[in-house]
Amino acid sequence: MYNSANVAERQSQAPSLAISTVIFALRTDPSSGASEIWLPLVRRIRQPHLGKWALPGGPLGARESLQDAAARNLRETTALDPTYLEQLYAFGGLDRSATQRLVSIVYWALVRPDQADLARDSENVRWFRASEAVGLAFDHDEIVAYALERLRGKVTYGSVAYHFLGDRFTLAQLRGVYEAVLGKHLDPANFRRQLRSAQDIAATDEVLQGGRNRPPRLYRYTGP
Amino acid sequence: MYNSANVAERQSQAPSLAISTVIFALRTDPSSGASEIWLPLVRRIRQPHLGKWALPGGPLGARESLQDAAARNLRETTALDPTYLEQLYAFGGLDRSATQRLVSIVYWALVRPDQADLARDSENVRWFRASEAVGLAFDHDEIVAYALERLRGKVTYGSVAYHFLGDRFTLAQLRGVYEAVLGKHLDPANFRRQLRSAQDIAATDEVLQGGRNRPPRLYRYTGP
DNA sequence: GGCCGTTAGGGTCATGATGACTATAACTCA
DNA sequence: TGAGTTATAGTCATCATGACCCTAACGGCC
Repeated sequence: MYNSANVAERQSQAPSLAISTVIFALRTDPSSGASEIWLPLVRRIRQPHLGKWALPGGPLGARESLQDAAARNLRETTALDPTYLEQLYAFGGLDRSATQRLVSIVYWALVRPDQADLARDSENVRWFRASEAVGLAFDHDEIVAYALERLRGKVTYGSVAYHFLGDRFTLAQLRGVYEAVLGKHLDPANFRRQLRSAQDIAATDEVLQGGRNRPPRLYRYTGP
Repeated sequence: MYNSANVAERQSQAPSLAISTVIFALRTDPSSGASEIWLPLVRRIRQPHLGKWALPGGPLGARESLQDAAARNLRETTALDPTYLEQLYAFGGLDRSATQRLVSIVYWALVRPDQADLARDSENVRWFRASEAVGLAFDHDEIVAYALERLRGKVTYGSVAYHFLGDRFTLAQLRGVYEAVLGKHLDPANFRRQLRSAQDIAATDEVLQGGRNRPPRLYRYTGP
């Protein structure tokens, strides 16, 4: 059957390939001062799932790499450059889309938003708290959950947390990232001890002035 | 080549999608008794890279999931069922194949070979020591290296080593898996102590008779 | 100016995991 | 019967971790 199919049939049988990107940014709650994870979603402007919110994405260009396509998704959605971008997973279940067989290679990214840009929602792009990004189009609920899992893993294990922050940061800010991602309180003293033994972080000779309390020292990420 | 320029253009623009699988099995060196990692490769019977060795793979069927396609690769190549099968990575660089734009979603698998099957090479399928699988077609050298990296990670961290072995195994056999994967010697006593605290392993009341030395106890994997 | 609340940043202590090592048990083979 | 080999248990120093305490340094308030 496969061999005898003509070109048109083969065309309709070949699964379509798309690239999508889960974009995470950190936002500080104005009232509590705690950090939270946010992500931008785009509104579907065609069937299926018209009107629902979905991950930014689209077809893979003929002359762009997978990662370039993900970065393009990101620029077109947020007008920001990623500070971290990594492949998440390829989703290819048979029932992902009712209208066609669709394989999505999904990336996840961290961006460092100016607060202004994060607020600049448009008609078809809106930022959501990660915990409130549910009821999305296709299987994007699962994809977001999986991306959050990966984020948690990378934060506990490694060196991703820095990419949420600017080039100078206090240990309290960094701890805020950990707490937002892992969803639990961390002892400040123990956190400090652990990060002193981390290789890719260095103290600067500056401190952050203007706070209410003792001015904290600023640190710098020296890794890749 | 195609009956319509329109289709031909679209065809040349849309990247082709293929599934490939890196299949690992354990083999015991007859002289030293040490365990080694082997994998099967297939000979290219068409251009490009005609005659070179490559990972088993092929196009994604219209009605099969990504994982099903990988399992089919595996059956067709080795006539074995996987004891472990996981997505590795999607490779989609622009220069992977000289003749077409090709995106490969690669899986990696562990199989538990009867020694007989592992030896049964054919004209176009041959098993190689992982360390000697170099000079492959396309970017498959890199893919194998990446799969070995992932295998090492999963073994150190978790619960994959069991899937190389049968349903009953001695701790020495399990230690052999770790040593083959990690490429270093492990202290037998410390290894034993660590695995006693692992959840998904249980001692049976049987021992393995017939060896040269004190008969070792047999263990059982109780995890997923 | 002096006290207070808060965060920064340094330390202690018990606990648990880890690596190096020793000792004994149980088998085969010469 | 003893030598060689592996199985299995235990010991000890070291290191990372979590819980906790203490002092330093700021702003705000009286």
